Amino acid sequence: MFQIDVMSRVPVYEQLISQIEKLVLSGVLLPGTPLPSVRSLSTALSINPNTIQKAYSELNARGVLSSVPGRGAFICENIDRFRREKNQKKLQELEASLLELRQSGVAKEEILPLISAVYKEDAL
Amino acid sequence: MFQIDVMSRVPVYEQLISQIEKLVLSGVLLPGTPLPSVRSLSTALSINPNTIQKAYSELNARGVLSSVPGRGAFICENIDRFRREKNQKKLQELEASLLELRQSGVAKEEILPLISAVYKEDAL
DNA sequence: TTAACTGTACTATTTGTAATAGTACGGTTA
DNA sequence: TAACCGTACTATTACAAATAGTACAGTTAA
Repeated sequence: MFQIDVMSRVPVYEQLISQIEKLVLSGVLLPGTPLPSVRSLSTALSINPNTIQKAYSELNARGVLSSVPGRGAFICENIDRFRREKNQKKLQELEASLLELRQSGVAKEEILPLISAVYKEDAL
Repeated sequence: MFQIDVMSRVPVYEQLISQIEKLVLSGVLLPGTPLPSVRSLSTALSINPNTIQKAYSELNARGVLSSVPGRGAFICENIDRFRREKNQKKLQELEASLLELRQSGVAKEEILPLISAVYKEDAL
């Protein structure tokens, strides 16, 4: 279900957060969808339960998950707020990258084709 | 000359690398330009000389600096190779960001205005 | 020549964070 | 009641960043 690289410089709990957020943003995980329990995911990924819990705890704080003691962890019902905020943040980061590229002397004409290519109507 | 945040999660030597690379890419630091010595920059930034050296060493490996024992550290004479490779890498990262945005349901029409804004003819 | 600089190399130590290990508590479900 | 759930807590290990100190060889200018 998830790909974790324990050798990566990116902490395991952050890898987990990123992957769950991506599944939420792309619409694969819908509101109310149950996630694997801390313990089951721990054994499935061969990762300490505390590491899983740290990721889940952070996802609760970010409004992605809604964990209930005794029941489990579920995708937050009003996930749209998170999606809006995340997309806005990504657009700001994109703008920063564009500014860097312009400052490095990269012309507009080298960038526009990328957008056309990404937004072709092929299947994803 | 440089802004270092010792509280940041990004290592100090990486902050230094990023800032020097940015000055090179934007054309502020030209080939042959001498950089502060390891020791002087160490005292100026209140950072251990070993940390500065680690950054300089990495910049030598990347083809940004050319350090000469006894003389000092200078911007590499053929810096264009580095600039080309760096810009190409940035464009690849931009493409990855664009793919993420599309996958998150962000429309092309929200991105194009950003490019227009960034590439206006105002002074930087 | 000498003094003061330069980059470089090396070991030891401290510090912070990620990750692990183990235990425990209370709520939920079949 | 038994088996699961999230949560909390302490202790420990592991690793990388950063610091501290020393040393060596090359360069430069007085």
